Amino acid sequence: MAAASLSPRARYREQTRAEIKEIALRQLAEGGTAAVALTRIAKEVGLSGPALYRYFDSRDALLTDLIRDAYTDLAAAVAAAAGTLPAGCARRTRLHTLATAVRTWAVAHPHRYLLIEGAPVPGYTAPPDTLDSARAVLGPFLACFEGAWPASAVRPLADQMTAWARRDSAVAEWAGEHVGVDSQGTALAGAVLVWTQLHGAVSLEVSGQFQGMGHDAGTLLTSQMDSLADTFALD
Amino acid sequence: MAAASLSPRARYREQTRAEIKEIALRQLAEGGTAAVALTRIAKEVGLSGPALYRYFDSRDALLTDLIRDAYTDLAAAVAAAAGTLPAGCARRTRLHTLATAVRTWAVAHPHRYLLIEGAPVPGYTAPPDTLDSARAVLGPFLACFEGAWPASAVRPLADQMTAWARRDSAVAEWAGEHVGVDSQGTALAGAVLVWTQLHGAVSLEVSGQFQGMGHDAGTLLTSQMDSLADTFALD
DNA sequence: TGTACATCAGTGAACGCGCGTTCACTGATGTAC
DNA sequence: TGTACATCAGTGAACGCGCGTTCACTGATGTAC
Repeated sequence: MAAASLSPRARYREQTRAEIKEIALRQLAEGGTAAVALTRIAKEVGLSGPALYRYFDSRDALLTDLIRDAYTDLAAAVAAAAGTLPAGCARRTRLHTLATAVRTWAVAHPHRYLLIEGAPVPGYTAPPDTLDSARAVLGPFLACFEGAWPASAVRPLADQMTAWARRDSAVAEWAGEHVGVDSQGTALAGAVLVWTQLHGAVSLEVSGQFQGMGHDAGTLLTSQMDSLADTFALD
Repeated sequence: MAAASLSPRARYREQTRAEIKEIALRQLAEGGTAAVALTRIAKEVGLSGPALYRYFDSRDALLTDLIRDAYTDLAAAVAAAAGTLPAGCARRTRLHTLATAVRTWAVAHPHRYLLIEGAPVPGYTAPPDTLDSARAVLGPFLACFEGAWPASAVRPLADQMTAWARRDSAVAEWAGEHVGVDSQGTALAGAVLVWTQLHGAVSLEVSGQFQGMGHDAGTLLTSQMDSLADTFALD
């Protein structure tokens, strides 16, 4: 942080912005997106309503900021987990570690997880760079599938992904950052399977739908990732 | 339907109730739960606001009805698909058929799917019988795992489920309706895996998050169910 | 160091909106004898 | 078949609420000379 280089006024400004976001997040946690209300935020910060417009252009701008923050936060959590892994770490271990990182983050910030991975906020159009953000989260997972050998069940999916990478150079480039050329289709298939299963498990857990069921959400996730590792013949 | 046995007045009443729900569903589709507004519904039916209270006690009562309907509809779709299967049908085929039925229904009614399986509506407390409804949807899946042989990856989960069935007699009874005693833990584990993966795939598809990705959602689901069938060594 | 000016944070009043819900009431439809 | 009454559908006015956002304005903080 270059906070020290900011003028006092700018620093105070950032501080107030942060406080506004913090309260918005609390409202989000308490009542969902619909409960994020500028009027009530203002009251809580000790400002009058219109003053908020010095800090955010509109309610949508505030939401956009929250979404962006959530994406970068989650991506950072995944990257941090990837960073702790030893160099030649088993791909199966890597998969478990990264998946657990996502789940841990989501459980710690359920409302923020639902904000980015849940149903789209009605009437709100996401900024175009959310696609990049999603890729930042998923990217580290690609390396889990370097040189993997997909079972026949998932081969149709892998074929589609190979064709996709051939068609869309942006995707190929992104995949290329994490995995060798020969593994791109397989890795993309693996990533989308991870994403889907992870999202299923985490979103159900986070929205409380496992309540009253006789299993541990952690065990469920472990089982799924283990199965996936089997399916791709990971070491 | 015993509609003919109803008095004209009662029949008209049911008709209006249905019309109200229909409009509510359209609003739900257009702007999510928050967009369901009694005032605007009334205007569309050609009634005055307060008149709606002749048909529904409150906005929450209306939402509850929509949720209940969605559950029974989805359960009926699954049951219907199960009904088309030949008697000694391969369990793998059954799994694919039932999963496809859920996906087809969800794609046809995306907002209704999100209403029951998405994030909880803030400030709304679901009626207690939704648990039964969820079981009605998932029940037919249990039979897919009769006599299945789980791979080691999912065995911890199956063990938890076995313990659960032993602990909770209501669950054991429910499972017993679909599967033999020896297969209960395995089948419950299979069902929760199906549920989780199906929800992941369907909810991401339905909320448009696969847009711009180079795979077909149907292929993804097929791959997942095939993998699951492999994991449980289904025929 | 002091002065003149520009920038910025914040205010209070106001706008218009749609919401869920209550209330006292009217008129039509059914029911009992 | 006719009459008296109960039930029900629907109305218009009103309540109180909180919302996002605009506007003209004040006072404090920074900047240039």
